[in-house]
Amino acid sequence: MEQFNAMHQDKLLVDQLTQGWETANQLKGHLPDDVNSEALIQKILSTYDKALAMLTGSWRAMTEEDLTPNSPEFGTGRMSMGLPSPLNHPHSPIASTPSSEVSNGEKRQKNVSRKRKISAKWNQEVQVCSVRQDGVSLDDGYSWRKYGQKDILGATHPRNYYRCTHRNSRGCLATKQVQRKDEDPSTLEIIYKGKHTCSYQTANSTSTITFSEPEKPTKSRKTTPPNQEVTTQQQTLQNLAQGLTVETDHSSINKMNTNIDQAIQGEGEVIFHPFSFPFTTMDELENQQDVHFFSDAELMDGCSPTTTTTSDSCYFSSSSPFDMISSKYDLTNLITTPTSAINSPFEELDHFLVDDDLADCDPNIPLDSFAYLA
DNA sequence: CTTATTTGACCAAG
DNA sequence: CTTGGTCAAATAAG
Repeated sequence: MEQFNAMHQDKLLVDQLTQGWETANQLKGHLPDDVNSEALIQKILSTYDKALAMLTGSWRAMTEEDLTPNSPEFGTGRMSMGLPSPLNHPHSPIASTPSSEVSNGEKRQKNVSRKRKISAKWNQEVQVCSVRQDGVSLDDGYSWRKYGQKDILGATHPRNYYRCTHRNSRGCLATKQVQRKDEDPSTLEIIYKGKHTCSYQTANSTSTITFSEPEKPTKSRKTTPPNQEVTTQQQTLQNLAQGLTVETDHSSINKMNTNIDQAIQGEGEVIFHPFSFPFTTMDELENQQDVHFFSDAELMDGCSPTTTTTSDSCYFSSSSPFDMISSKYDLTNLITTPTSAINSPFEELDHFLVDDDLADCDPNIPLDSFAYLA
């Protein structure tokens, strides 16, 4: 319990520091374009970075001691990467048996249960993440098919429901829910449920996630040629990938954001680009020190720090990268950004936030390339 | 033609 | 009753 409190406190600290960082970063945009101001702001940001790095580092150390070594299986749990990002709050992932897919073309029988029963079986395989979407692309390597959209009470944006395209052909029961966050519309909350059993990933696939705003009549789908919107980002990221010395000024960042905004708001469509995670094994991944995994147990019990593990979640290792996402940092900061996870078992344990800009990076860039330099 | 998305309806849980 | 998750017919796109 003491440990819990301590960790909770750490989490609050992280939140506060993150806010500070963000505020400072915003301030940066308002300051005159003068070298001194810039230097000062950078120093402030740097201070936040260090504090965050120290905090999250300690948190990690703490939780990792308590890892449950034998977590059952991969593909479960939550992953977190990319720091400073406010933690999120989740849901209670409970899912149950996806009861038989209604295969008879007929009208469903009255008693066919459709929904909540599906929960039980899946509660071990829920991942939740929040994705900063500005300037980002993402693709988790799987192909998804949208099967529903719901307006959620109290939420401005509808929730979109996707299932694996291979549900029928291979019985893959993985699903995900994607919802734009109210507080920050550029952030998507993605909840993964179920594990992919469709064994291979659609390499280089580009998944399209479509958000139709409720108020907007959606008669014509597909209005935008996908890849045009993000060309700038891709180039920028390619640069990043190639040289690791990125010249990123705010205009390019802003441009990236604008492009995405246009994609989101104008066309109601966001294209997630392929992104492959560079690691092939958990060890490899963990060695990067920037990624955290959470066990299902942790996910499920909602607040037990002692179940944190780094060994059981593995959408990554199964060749299929989880989407990486964006950061609150701009690319300029990326390289010296702490990317350690700040996932906290508190809150409700179901979210993680990833770095936006990072998401757009070439998958082959090891995360530690961006490691924070103390 | 096949495949994907939209969207109202259905259903279970609370 | 309300809410959220799912289904499936209609529709659009390729």
